[in-house]
Amino acid sequence: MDDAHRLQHLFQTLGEANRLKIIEFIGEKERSVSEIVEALGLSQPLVSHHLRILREREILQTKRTGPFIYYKLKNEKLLDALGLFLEIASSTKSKRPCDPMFCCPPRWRTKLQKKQGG
Amino acid sequence: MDDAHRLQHLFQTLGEANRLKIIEFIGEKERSVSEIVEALGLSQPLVSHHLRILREREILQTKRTGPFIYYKLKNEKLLDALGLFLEIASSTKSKRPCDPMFCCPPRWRTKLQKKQGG
DNA sequence: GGCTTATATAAATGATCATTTATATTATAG
DNA sequence: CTATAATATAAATGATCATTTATATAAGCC
Repeated sequence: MDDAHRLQHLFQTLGEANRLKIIEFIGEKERSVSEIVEALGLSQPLVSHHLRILREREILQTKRTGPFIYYKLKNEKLLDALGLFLEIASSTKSKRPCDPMFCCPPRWRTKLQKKQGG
Repeated sequence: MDDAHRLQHLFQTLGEANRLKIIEFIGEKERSVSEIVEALGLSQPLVSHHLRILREREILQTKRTGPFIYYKLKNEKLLDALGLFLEIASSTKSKRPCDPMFCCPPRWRTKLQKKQGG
């Protein structure tokens, strides 16, 4: 697999809003499936589906504790890289160089989307 | 559009090997459509299709010179950001921390894929 | 005007994939 | 072993999208 296909694969994995929200939520600290389900308001099978993809692509890794399965980031650098792309994404497609409310505090951002629950 | 969807949009745009190759080729210097067609060995309508997407997403911008239309990068930072992700993509899914042959010389890489023509 | 080159658009097609609904697995408690 | 909670898997469905084939626009030249 050449560079272009490696990048394609990674970007396809990241090119899904729910997966990005999962990554952001897990970025803070490791989380169980049910925590993610509740935090994002998605169905449990859907979350499991995305978690499987993120695990298979080696973005996340798992740890079992009793009946719970905890997911955490495998590569911390990912958060910084996402922050960098958020800058680019914010300058692109809108004129602002970088949304002051969202652009890259310490680690990417503390919350990807504030107003999802309502 | 919240952050997650902004990133989703950008990553979907970048999640296509041919578009990545186009970006990399154009990254060196601005190129006409026919130059891209020849360099990548793709059909002209296919290249135009991808160029349109990259233009609409404001990754590329155009300049007409006679019958030729030249495409160039709109944001130079993109190349550096791609280089960063190539590191992550290379550590993920294979054990190497970073492929010595491919990983981030001056600007991302001079050639995304070496051996595409044969 | 017609002819050629460069690029763009449109319709058709097949593949990929996110989501839902339903069911299976795994672990703990009694 | 039965019941319940946590998580995973499978089948079905609809939408999105890359690619091809065919055609249209636009510029330069005679």
